[in-house]
Amino acid sequence: MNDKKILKKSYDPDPVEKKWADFWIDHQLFTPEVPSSKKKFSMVLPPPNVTGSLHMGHALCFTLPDIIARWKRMQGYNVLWLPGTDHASIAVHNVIERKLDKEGIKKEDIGREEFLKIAWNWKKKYGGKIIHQLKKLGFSLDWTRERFTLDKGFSRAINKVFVDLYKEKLIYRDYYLVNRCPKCSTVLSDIEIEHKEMHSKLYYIKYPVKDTGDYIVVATTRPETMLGDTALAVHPKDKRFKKYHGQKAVLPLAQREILVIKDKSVDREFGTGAVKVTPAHDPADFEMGKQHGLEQIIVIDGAGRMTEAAGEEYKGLDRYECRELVISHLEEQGLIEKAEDYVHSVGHCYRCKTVIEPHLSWQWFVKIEPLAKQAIKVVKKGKIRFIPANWSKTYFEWMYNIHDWCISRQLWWGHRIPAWYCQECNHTIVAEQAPKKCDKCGSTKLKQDEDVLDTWFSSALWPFGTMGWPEKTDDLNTFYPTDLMATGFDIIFFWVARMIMMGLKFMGDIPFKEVYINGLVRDFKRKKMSKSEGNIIDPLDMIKKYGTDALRFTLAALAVPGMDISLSEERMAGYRAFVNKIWNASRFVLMNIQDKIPEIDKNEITLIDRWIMTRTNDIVREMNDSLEKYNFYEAADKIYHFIWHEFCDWYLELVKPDLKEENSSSLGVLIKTLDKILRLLHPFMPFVTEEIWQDLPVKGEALVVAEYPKLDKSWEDKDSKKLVNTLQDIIVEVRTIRSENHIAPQKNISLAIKVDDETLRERILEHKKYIQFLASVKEIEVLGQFPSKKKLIKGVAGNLEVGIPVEPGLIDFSVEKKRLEKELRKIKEDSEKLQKRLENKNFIQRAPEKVINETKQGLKELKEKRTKLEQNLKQINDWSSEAS
RNA sequence: GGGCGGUUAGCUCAGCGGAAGAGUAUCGGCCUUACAAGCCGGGUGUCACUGGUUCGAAUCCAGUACCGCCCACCA
Repeated sequence: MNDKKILKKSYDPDPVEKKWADFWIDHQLFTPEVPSSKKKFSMVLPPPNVTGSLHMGHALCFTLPDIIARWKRMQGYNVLWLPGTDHASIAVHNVIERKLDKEGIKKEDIGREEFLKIAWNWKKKYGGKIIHQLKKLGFSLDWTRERFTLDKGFSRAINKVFVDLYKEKLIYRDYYLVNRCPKCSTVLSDIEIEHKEMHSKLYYIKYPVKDTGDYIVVATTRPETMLGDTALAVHPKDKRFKKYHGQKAVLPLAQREILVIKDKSVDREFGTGAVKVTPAHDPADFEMGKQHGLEQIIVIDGAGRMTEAAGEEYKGLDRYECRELVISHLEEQGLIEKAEDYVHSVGHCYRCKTVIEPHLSWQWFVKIEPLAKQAIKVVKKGKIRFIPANWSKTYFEWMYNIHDWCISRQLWWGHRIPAWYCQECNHTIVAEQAPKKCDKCGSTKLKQDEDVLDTWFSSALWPFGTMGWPEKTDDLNTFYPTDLMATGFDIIFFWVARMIMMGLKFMGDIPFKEVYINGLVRDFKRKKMSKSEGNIIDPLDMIKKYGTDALRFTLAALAVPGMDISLSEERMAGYRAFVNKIWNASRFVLMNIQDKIPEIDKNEITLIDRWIMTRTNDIVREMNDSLEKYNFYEAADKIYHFIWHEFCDWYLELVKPDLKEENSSSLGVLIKTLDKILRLLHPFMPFVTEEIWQDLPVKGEALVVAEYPKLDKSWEDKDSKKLVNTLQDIIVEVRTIRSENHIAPQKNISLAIKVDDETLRERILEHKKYIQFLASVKEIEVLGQFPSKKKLIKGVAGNLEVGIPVEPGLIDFSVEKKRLEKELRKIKEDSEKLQKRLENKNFIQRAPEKVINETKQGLKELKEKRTKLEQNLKQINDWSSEAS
């Protein structure tokens, strides 16, 4: 025995994880070959924000593709999984501004240059945190190719994309009503707005009609915007207001005259049927204003404060303060008819949750429709497949109703827009490099656009930007398009759709072939995790408590496609125990290792060995099938059950008597099976499997690059499965009888087995040592008929019976009686069901023959068992009355 | 307003046309030299409700109820 190789008694994840995470990276086992003759499999990592710390969503979203990457790598693919981070404009701004704020500094005080210096320093210092965590978790990423969305190469790519799209008129600048977050002080695109239900008031305000003494009453939730009203609108066919068409109303407070216009978009049912029109502060009104050539008066600025145009009394006020003041002024003048409680949905900033302010300003947009069209096509045609397929519906829904994408942001941290404005002639120059002079008037007084691009604009280029585009690189050649994109449903619009559009536009090809959409990770109680609820489960805490392998396995086992997953701590503890189980099973194997390991000779090995080789082969097939379909939970469940309840519970126990024998051949199979199991499990539990595997007498640099088991058709030994199942039935039946009759485990009993078939009788006899060992039985007789004289407690196991001799005083007949009666009751119910079915003419006529035969066979077996049980019960009754 | 999920054992969830499963919890018995983070054995369900299709429905269809998401210029 080799003492050195015996593992410690219990598994300690932490040092093991550190060791192998470093080893894999140091040996560049996750770096693919370029060029390579191997088939490639590539993915890019959804880049986490530099501001971020690893959360459970990451853990899930990275564990699943890591399982696939490891599986493919072991299958011999040339695997690239490319990592990196996202510069996250707004998030970084928020962090740094908060920091400056503490020192009483505003970003404007220090200026753009200084601010960017701080941002870069900050990125250097803290941006590495998440990278460090990813490395620690051992995701099989190629760190030699790590990228950042704000690195130099990316800037080149961004500028080229911007210029090309501009030239094609797919990027344009426009004066438009956009969403602005007053707190983040930037505009946002439509999908960065979260709509939330809010309880507020609907105010009915009287607008006097000029020279009549009449009033037109309008309903609004935002009285403060009335200062910017430039019309009243009614539906053209609304008789109630016909008399006012073309009349003028006097705007209260401002005392401006505004026209009453007709517009079909007015809903006659809502409020009073008349609406106030504020083109500069409401999207619907903006459109209406354009139609009717209305003036756009900006009364609220980008910070949510009232402008000068709002009037002397209001300027400088916050929009909500102004609302209160406007209401009180109107009330004083008796112009508020009423105020109703009102629930409606209001747009909030997805970053800071501040209520969005519609804001009229010059911004850059992507004309999205032409790009969306192509992106719809490739999904329609099946070139890109969503998993689960349902998500393509959501994707189409959005793509068909897509709006132009506002891409400029009033921020500093990000890719600055490559547009310059001539200070002399106002000409706009869009170019990849800073121009020296205006190409229209020749002036050198040029000023670059102050804004940066939406962070998602750069993320959209991620699949090819990371591989060196616009250069024609080997990586692009080898790895684009990628094979799989695994991500959350929340960024299908933000990211997935845009990558598809940009990939098609600039690479002329899809960025990935499949999109796996994982669910949301919920807490132990199925609640959404949120900071305010305080129910965040930190993956790093879980790792500390249970180890990375257990966390990974839990996530995989719960990852049913299309479903949110609810973390269960019990389950995780269960998988922690599973890790330990594997550890100890391996200990057992290693303890038995000898200098010479016998070759596996198919004709020589035992029944048990044939059986486990066959079963392992079954699992190989099932694992590959499940992973092929991204059914992580199914694969996890299968391997778990196989390892614990077949390999450990049965095989290791069955093999023990064999190992004791001289010249046992079982050791070879034992090691081979463990080896295969570790390979099968490795993508799910990389650390513990690598640790054990390295101690096995098998060749190879590391398990990460060892071959994944393939189906071996020469191991389809049905005979061994059948016979071992019979032995298991016998053992379980004996154990049940023992347990129910409280026959102590230490108590040696003898056993009679009644088998009709003579061949089977011999075969059972041949393998009786297993029964002796696992059912703690001393002597075994295998007979055609039970001896009539002996008193036996009998049990039915499959189509044979077992009998344990009754020793006087040892058996409580009533217990045994109860057991049999219960079993009989069940059998009666079942057989009645089957009987009924078979009596149904329609069933016989219409059901497939196979089903009918199965039913008949089932009924026959139940009947036989029933007869046996009834006899046994009768006997027990007899003995029972004899005894009393 | 439109769309999408869910409702199965106490709990967390599989199963998605052939007759109810797993983990965990629970009950009984075991420190059997790989493992007490363990071993052996047991019990557990009107598969949300109402109809329909079918020889057969947890599974397919229609509707109802209750949860949960996403989308929408609800002034």
